[in-house]
Amino acid sequence: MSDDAALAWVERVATFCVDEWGLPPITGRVLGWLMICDPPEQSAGAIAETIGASRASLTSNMRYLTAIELIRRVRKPGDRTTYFRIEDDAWRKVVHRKLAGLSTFTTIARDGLDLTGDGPRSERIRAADASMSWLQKLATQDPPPAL
Amino acid sequence: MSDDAALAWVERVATFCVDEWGLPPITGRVLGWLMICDPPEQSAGAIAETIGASRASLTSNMRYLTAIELIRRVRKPGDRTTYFRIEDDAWRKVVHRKLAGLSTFTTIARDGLDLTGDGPRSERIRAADASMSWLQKLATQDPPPAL
DNA sequence: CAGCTGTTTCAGTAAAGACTGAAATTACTA
DNA sequence: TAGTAATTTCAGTCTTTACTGAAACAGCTG
Repeated sequence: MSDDAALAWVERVATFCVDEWGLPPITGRVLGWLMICDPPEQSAGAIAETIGASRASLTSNMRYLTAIELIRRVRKPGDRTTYFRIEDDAWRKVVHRKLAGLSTFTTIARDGLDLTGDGPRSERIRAADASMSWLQKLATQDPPPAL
Repeated sequence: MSDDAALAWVERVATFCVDEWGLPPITGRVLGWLMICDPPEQSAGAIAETIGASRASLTSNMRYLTAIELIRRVRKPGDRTTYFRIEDDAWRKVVHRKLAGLSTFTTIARDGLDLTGDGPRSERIRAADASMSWLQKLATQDPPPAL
């Protein structure tokens, strides 16, 4: 695997993250690189150099990714460097959180029906909620794949 | 239904659109208002006044929403005003497009496996793809609700 | 065709957000 | 405890993007 090819792939992952989830570019690059790097644990400095970002930027991005539990800090005794690795179920978490976000709308829809009563206006709200609930129900019924 | 209550509800829909889909606030407000307004057809000027945005902003937002087919232009003979109404299946379209976006990742994953070969590094890619494909498969198998 | 009423364009403003460099800080080592 | 190698903080820059006001434009009516 050439470095160029790897970085090109990382960039595609990053673009996907930016386009589909609205993540900042560097956040996406970190995720992409942590998916294919060897070894899977990488220091912030090494990542910064690889993807061409500042260390300052890495600090905030790693903190963010750690906070939402997509990556994990790894410390080694006798080494002041902190390493990071992607969580095994990182992408499953992302998918699940997106699905969970849909339930917000169900609440909004219910309150909307209270506002409009039971006329033709309620149909638009019902149709919207049906689309959201449909996907949510599917995801609840069928279990996600094991790791 | 008081106007205040309606506008508060519209704002919640807008916030949802901003948070979950990264739409601009005004775009979300337009969608929200078009869900509960009476009649369902509204002129750009009327919408602008209701949600407190400029007419210029409405022009671009309506063009955008029309382009992605979430709202529809309605013209009435003998009336120079153009009206807009939300598509009956607007939210279903949104959900489906989000799902379709996931397939992009399947392609990326496949190319990633070509890069990494069949070692431990490929596991991270496989796990990611499994989460995406899982949801996609579910959605393909079970039909969405009819309108 | 003139007049009115609505829409569109466009240049500019304002605000948000991502990113960086340099200084300060922390954490390990000897 | 001093030294060193990493991380973090922070102020500031730069880019992007949403939004607006005013002027130009388009469409219906008399």
